[in-house]
Order: sequence, then structure tokens, then C-alpha cells
Amino acid sequence: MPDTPGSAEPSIEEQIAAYQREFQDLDPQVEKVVSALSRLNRRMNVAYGRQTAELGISNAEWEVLKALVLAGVPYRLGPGDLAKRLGLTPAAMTHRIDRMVAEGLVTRERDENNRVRVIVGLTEEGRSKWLEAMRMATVFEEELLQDLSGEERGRLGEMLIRLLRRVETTQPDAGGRLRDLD
Amino acid sequence: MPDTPGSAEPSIEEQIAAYQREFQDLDPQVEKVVSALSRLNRRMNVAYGRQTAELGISNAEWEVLKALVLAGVPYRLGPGDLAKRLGLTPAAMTHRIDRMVAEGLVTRERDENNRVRVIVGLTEEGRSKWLEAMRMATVFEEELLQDLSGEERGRLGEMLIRLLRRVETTQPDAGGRLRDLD
DNA sequence: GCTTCGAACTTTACTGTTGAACTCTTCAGG
DNA sequence: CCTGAAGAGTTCAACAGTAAAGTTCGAAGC
Repeated sequence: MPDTPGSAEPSIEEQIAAYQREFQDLDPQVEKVVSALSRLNRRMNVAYGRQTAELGISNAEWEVLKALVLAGVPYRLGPGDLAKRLGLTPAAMTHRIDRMVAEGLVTRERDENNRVRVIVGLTEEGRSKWLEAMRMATVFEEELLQDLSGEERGRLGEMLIRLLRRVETTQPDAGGRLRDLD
Repeated sequence: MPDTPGSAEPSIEEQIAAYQREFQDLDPQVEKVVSALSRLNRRMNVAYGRQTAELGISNAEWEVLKALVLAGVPYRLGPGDLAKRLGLTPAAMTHRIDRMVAEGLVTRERDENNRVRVIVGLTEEGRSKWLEAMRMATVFEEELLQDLSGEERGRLGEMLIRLLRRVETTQPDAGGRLRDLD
């Protein structure tokens, strides 16, 4: 089960011992992997949040910038498409774009060829914020993995992708949004 | 950087190629690990969310139940303590407890010895929901790891914990809440 | 034994997200 | 053409979270 954060955070080992006390048939090895995954992810999000905050944007805004950049030149996508890629409802996307337009990170125009469509485009400022965030992120990530040899990194990545494939087969996206529940 | 979800989800490899196109000095091996971690976590949360939804609770409520059970008999904690363990503000905890009391998952009483304090206790129903969720979670987790040998599981857990220690040293909790920044 | 300080929780006002209802365009059929 | 259905985006009400102000009780000094 996903780990529960907390300041008075017990070590993973302590926590697993507590679980075993309350729930006998628990595989500690499995639990260790799952708990560590969950904690690690939380810590990483905190780190990313601090970095983006330094740039005066939120992680949420960073995600929009990423999606636009990954789309490639000319860095333009419709709100609906963006919403799908970010795993948000169209309604949330509308609001997020409102803010980002106000902050000058993206532009919103109507598509002249199909006036029902809207096009969100990256501004110069948006692109440079993305670049800056990317630089900080890669520095952090390199630090994070510094204790692992190149060979270990490869094995770790390979195992994680194997897990990912496993989840994806038992849980196909099936068009549904894939967002964190709760 | 954390992965951006999405339905039209490209494979990790495709996504990394796109990043490299836009940002030259990116270490693909590091990126692979980081992206896989992020995606995996999201998928896992979706899975947990489906399971808890079957029980008629949310992941958020499940977290409260977990904290109470992990506290050990008599399964009682104050709202402030709970808030710390879950990485929430006290205000959010108040509201969450409101709901859970209404649903019969926990009780809220004033501490008779110190009438400023409040005590949140697990109900029978709360405990049994936790147990049920735990059963489902462990089944899912075993499935998730089924492609890894025992030895691989051990190595994976060990590497993840090494990463975790690394973030924890560079990012001590320092009393601050450790929640996902958006 | 008042008074003041601080701790524990709640209240209030605001932000971001969701689901459902709504608007506006496009397009296909009669 | 004109109508009706489908698609894209926005609006609206409700909900969960935060920060900051408010309340209430307990404890420490004088």
C-alpha cells in the first residue's frame, strides 16, 4: 500500500514491522519495494515543487509547459489535447490556461480554420521557464542517482519498466483519465 | 522530471527521445529511471483508488485508517498528530475527520483529562475496511511484482532505499509538511 | 488566584479540481 | 437549405485542500 508521509516519519523498516504486527500475511520484501516507491515519489515531487516555485510557477504549470514542448515545434496544442495528456478534465484545463495566459506563459487563440477549436501556444517566456526548470530538474536527478553506478542505474530502470509494463497490461488506460485518485 | 500522464501516452523511450530533441544534455539513463518511477507511482495510485472505491471509501480516508492502525492498539490519535503523519494541514484534517465520523469510520471525542485535546478513534467498521483494503492492496502488489525474482525484488528494494536516503539527507523534513506539491 | 502565553483544534476565505449542464460550431442526411 | 447530432470548449455548483485568523483550555509567573 502507498506510504503515508508524515513528519514523525518512521523508517521503512519500522513501518513494515508495524504492518506485520497488524496484518500477518504480509510479504516484507514486496512491501519494502512498494513503500520505498511511494516515499521516493513524494520526496521527488517536493523537490520539483521547490524548484518550480523558485521560478515563480507551480508544478501544475510546469506540466503544461512540458506537454507543449514535447509536442515539438511550433509548440501548440488544443486545450482538449492538453487535458488528455495531463490527465485533467477539460474544465480544469480551461482554468489552468486562464491563469497561464494571465502570467504570460502561453497564448490562447481561436483556430481560424475551425472556429470551434482553440489553440494554446507557448510564449518565449514559457519556453525559457521550461528550459530553466529542466536544468534544475536534471541537476537534482543526477544528484538523486549519484550513489548508483551506471550499471545499477541500467538495472533499476529496466526493472521499473518491467513493473510498468505489468501494470499497463492489467490496467489499460482505456481512454479514461489516469490521474492520481485523491 | 516527473512524467506527464496522458491517454495518448507515448512509451518511455519515445518520450525520452522527444526530451533529447528539445534539451541536448540529458542523460537518458537517468531520465528513464525518473520517468518510470513517476509513471509507476501514478498507475499504482489509480489501482489503489479503484480498490478503495470498491469499499466505498477514498484513498484519503484509507490513509487515515492506515495511520490509526499503524499507531497500534487502542487505535487512537489526535487530529494534530494525524495531520502530521499524513502531511496535511490541521484544517484539512478537521474536515476529513468530519466526513469520516459521518460515515462511521472513526469517532471523535474530547480528551477528558485535557479538554483542549481531541481523540480520533477507529471504529469496528473503520478497522474492517482497513483490513479489506489491505487484502486487496497486497494482492495487487504481489501481481505487480510477479515478473521479478526474489533476488531481483531484494535488489530493487535496496536500490530504492538508497535513493530515498539520498533525498532525505539533501532534503530533511525539518518539521515542514511533506506533501505532494500539486 | 489573576493574567498572560502558548498549544490544539476549528472557522473562514480563497484556490484548484471535478462532473454536469450549457454554448457554439461543424457536418451529415433529408 | 434546414435540421439534428456530435464535438470542443466554457460555465457553474460542489468539494477538498491551504493559510491565516479565531477560540478555548491549560499552565507558568507574579
